[in-house]
Amino acid sequence: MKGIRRLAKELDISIGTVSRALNGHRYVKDATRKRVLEAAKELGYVPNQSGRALRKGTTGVVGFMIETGVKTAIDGETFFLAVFDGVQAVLARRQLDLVALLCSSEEDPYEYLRRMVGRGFVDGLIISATQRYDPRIDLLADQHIPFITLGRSLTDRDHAWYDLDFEALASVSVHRLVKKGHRRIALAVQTDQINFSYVLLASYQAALEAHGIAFDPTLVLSVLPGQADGHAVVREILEMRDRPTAIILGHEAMSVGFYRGLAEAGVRPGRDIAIIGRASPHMQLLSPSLTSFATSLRDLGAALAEALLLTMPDAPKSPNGPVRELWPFELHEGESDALTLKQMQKQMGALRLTR
Amino acid sequence: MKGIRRLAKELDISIGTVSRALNGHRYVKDATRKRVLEAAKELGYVPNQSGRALRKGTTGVVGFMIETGVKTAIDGETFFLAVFDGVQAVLARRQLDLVALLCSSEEDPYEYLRRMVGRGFVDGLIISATQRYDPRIDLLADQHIPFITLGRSLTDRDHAWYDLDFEALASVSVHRLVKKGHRRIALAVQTDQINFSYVLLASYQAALEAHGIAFDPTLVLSVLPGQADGHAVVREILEMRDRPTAIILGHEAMSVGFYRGLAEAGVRPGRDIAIIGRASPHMQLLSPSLTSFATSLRDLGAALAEALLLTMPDAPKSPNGPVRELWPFELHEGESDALTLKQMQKQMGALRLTR
DNA sequence: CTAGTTTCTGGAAACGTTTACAGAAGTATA
DNA sequence: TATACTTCTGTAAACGTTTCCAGAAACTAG
Repeated sequence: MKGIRRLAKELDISIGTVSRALNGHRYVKDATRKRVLEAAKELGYVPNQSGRALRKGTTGVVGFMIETGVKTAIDGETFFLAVFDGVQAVLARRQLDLVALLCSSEEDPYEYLRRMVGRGFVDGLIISATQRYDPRIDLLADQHIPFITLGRSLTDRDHAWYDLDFEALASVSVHRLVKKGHRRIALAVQTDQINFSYVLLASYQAALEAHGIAFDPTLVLSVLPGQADGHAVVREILEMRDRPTAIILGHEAMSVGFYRGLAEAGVRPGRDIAIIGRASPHMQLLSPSLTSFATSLRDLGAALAEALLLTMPDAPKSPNGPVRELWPFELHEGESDALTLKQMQKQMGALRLTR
Repeated sequence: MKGIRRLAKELDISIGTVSRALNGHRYVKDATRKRVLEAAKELGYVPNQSGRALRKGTTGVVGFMIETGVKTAIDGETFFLAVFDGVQAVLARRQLDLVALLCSSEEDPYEYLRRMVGRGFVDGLIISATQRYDPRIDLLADQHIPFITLGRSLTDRDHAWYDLDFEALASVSVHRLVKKGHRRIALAVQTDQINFSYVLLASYQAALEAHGIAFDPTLVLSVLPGQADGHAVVREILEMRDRPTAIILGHEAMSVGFYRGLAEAGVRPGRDIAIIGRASPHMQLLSPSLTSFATSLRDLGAALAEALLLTMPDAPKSPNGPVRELWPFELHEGESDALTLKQMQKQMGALRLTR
């Protein structure tokens, strides 16, 4: 005899009562509950997931989908893992388990997801790094699976989402650089279908125009996903006839590679060129310090989880509909864009004289 | 009506036959099977995972446990994700799905695992980064869950495992450095309970003794897990009275931080100090090139999966017992240890003269 | 045509839970 | 003590599959 029956037999009690005791049903005598709990621990009994799921129609498991493989930046994973951590912490409090659905290079993400939800494997989903056009959203909406995305996409479904505030990142960066005298401001952005990239590019363009600066497509540096560090495109910049005087790095993984590339060419961030980037785990290694946009990914994860919970069946119906919010960055001022363009040019002059 | 019943009703056929048709049972008329398959696609029917799992006692899902959070190195995740990728590719061919069990900082890994297996959530498990004493192994062995570990541990269970060949890494490194004249060879190793670290340290020690070099504990540089890049300990080395002339980096994440730290102090790898490390995603950024031990993590993942499959119930019983193998590294010679100690010392001399 | 295979199908019994239902036991109120 | 609650427990019916069993149908061989 196995499972709950075994436990019931052992205690000479009905399985119904055992189940109720275990699940915190209110009408169970304290003494009984105590006996059951003790016996359960004693015998190492853990309710069978399949049986429970079958009966309840819910699994108690939430999936966090992360695409890996060539499409994602080298450092991209640490980004998602930080978010994951925050999600897990919140869900744990609600007795929900979180598993990562890592869709590797070989598998079609859409098919993978379809299989997972079709099976009834998870009660809810967090979809990270939405694509510009993301069929996964339609799939989940059609099937009425509770879900939230990290990132928007071109869809008219009104699902729950959080999105990093790249609009602000772009406009603050551009504004800041323009105020320091820069006019030729480059943007390094990853070329893939991730929606983030589109938003960033569009916002950058809008911000430039707001300052009356014509958009120059040659100043948009496309970093291939496989070379997310951006090391490769540094040369490209340095060889331009009319070099940018400032660069905005759109991806956290880019900073180390850029610094390295610049150093090799003898170009010093903050003196010879202004750089604004994103906070990354490797930032401490950068010198001079990088002016960067940071945010608590763990908190973002927690917020995602809370918002997801609101979309789940038993949640109190919120009158506002699903959460749709931009998640703010915080600017950390560093040395990499401290000087004004004028000051930089003077330095350059001084440098030339001593050579 | 839902699920298979709906399908059966639609086709005016018994649910037994539908199930058989879907599962490739041999005694189903071709015409029937075709009808069923078509109707299934038409109605978007996907077998309910819970029902199937309950009846079959197997879930078709394998878990890959990865510890994250503070205990793991910054770059550690990319390591595991590469392995994950390989595992997934192999399992997919066997119609098995892989999910990542990421145990975050807040949760006790053992409890987490216990819950997952107790529930019958997975058919098999891959446990990565085994600890020196790893209770998870006992748990899984006791419960007769098919599993394989990446890394050994101090246990007498004869479970399946692969382990990176740190013995070879240490002995080859030491041998190579000694041959170039080094006697003071430091080892940077992560201080946590991961078994890798112990093996590495022991092998390093053994290799030194094999060359008649006394083990000097001050040459063992303990890198805290939170500062996996090792940037912090570089200073420590440089300030030693009797500096090592060579360093072996035990963790892939260390190379960038070490290079950076050395550069800040004006110490050039390969000229002023010899370095041997491990291949990492950031390696391309290092100059001079790092002599490093590399291995295909994806292939390792594939091998892990194959070995795991052998431990699963339906596998052909192998006469050799569970797989227990060391996974080899491959040495890539770079510039960071190219010179002999003599040559290095000459360079130093030259350098001093020009100063 | 009969008997013996093989191929195919329907019916029903599991798998391990949760929970609706009904009734037993306890407790307060009249 | 009788009545009406509330608290507690046992029984049994789901949940959606797979698979055993038996028997029907289709062949094959005599």
